[in-house]
Amino acid sequence: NDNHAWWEEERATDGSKWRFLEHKGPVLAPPYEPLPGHVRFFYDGKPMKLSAAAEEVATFFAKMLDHEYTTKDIFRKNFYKDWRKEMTSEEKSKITDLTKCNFTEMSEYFKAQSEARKQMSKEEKLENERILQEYGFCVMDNHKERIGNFRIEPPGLFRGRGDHPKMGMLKRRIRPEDIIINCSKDSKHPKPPQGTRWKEVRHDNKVTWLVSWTENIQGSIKYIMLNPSSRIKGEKDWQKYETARRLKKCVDRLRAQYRDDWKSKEMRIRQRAVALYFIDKLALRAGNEKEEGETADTVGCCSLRVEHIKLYPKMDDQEYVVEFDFLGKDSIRYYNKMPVEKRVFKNLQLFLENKQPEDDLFDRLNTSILNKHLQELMDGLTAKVFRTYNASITLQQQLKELTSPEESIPAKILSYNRANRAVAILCNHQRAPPKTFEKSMQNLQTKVPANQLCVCLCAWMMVEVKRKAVQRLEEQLMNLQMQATDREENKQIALGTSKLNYLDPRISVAWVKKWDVPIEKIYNKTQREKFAWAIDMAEEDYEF
DNA sequence: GGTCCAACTTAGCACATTGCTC
DNA sequence: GAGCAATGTGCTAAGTTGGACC
Repeated sequence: NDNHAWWEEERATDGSKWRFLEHKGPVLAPPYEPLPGHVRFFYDGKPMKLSAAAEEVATFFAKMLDHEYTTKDIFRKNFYKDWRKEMTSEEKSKITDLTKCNFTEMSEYFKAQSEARKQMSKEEKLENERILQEYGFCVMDNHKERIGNFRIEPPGLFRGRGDHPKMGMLKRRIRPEDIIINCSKDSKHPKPPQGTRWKEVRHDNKVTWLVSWTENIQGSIKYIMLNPSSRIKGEKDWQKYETARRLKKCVDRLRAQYRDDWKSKEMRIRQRAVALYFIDKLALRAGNEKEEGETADTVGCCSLRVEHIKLYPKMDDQEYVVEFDFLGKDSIRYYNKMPVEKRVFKNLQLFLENKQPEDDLFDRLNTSILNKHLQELMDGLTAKVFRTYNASITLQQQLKELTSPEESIPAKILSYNRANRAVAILCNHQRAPPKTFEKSMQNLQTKVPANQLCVCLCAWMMVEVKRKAVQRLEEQLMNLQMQATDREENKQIALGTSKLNYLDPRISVAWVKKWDVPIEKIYNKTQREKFAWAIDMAEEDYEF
């Protein structure tokens, strides 16, 4: 039974994550297939046959030729360095300049290949389905569960986000000998491919992963874990929202506490209190320190530097304004101007004294200190709980404020999306405006007047006879107007992330039940699977 | 307290699929 | 039923957290 109600079962209390775990292991990346003879690589204008190893890495570059990445200096430098490591000594001496390398025939070949694949996708689809059925599920404690990512990441060129110092480096192929399998002792262990062995097979039920390997770019560990619909992920998700609800109960006390701490005579306590205020008010992330040169230069609250904020004693008609401008997770820019209380402002001025732009704003604070403090204030409290709490409470408040009983379903959905949007803005979940945005907006706009005309005409022509038809058109028009508004407001905002990770799904389920909105309008199939527990248990009177 | 590492959540983007319009 | 925009899914990078060890 794969859609069991795990939320009605008992939870283990001994820290074990499962009692039985059986799976088929990962799907390895397909082996490299050398290029057909007619697809050539040119060096300095002349065709050159590459060794298999060098050719494979060259194909990775060729596949990205259309991407802006391949024009970037760091990308090219890193790629070239790693590519040389795969060359024979002969190739090494011959190929001395990346600008003399011509990958266009390879690139064209791959484009043609992917075109061809689109045509014959039927058999391939069937094959994919077979692989999914064989490798995409596991058995964990009496239940068949969907696995999240059962394919090992194929080799290729690393693409970091933002200004990443390692972009272009070769992400090497993972062999069975690199892979650790985790399953229960009494299960049928997954078999490595003929003639190979796993690095290790272990039986650790204190963790949730099925497969792991170490990646060569950052040296970090990658995992195969279960799908969000699984018991093990769902329970954790549920727990996360329960922790946020406990914060709700004591947040007033905590806020009073950190406001009081702004006055502390100890610098470290004042810094901690101001940082916490930012985390609470602006939903900033904790901000761990990062190793320089290993990743893009991004920051969160605790790692903010002097150069990331500006203080304005007066700005327009406001006093004590702080301007934030920094790159956060995924190198997404955070820009905001916020008036703060005088005491916070004075503290910030103090923190900035005698510092260089590249110095830490909170030099007596880090995430570990902050989280230890939070733990003392409330069991299970960490910096990220504030994001969850503020996101969920905002959704609940906004839904209450924006929904009016008499409006139509499309209008209700617009209200829901607006509430969701308020959260996405709070959490700074941005996106680049879609490439086709202007055009699709125009399409929608031209449809609206046409429809309006239609409604008038119909109303005039068929006053009594076809009231129903007129009504339908009116509804259609309303629908289009709602869609247009929604889309315009959503131009640079990504709703998905908050919906999936920050909003207690029971708030949405309760709202849907209260106003008789079909759940499908709010959650698609995948989301309904992930939030099955909430859909089942939340009633219309649920309070976050 | 500081460093390192494992394990897990959160994130945007690329690509695939669906569904709407002509 | 072709073409294209909208929506959904997969991928994997980039965070947070806590515990071990010193």
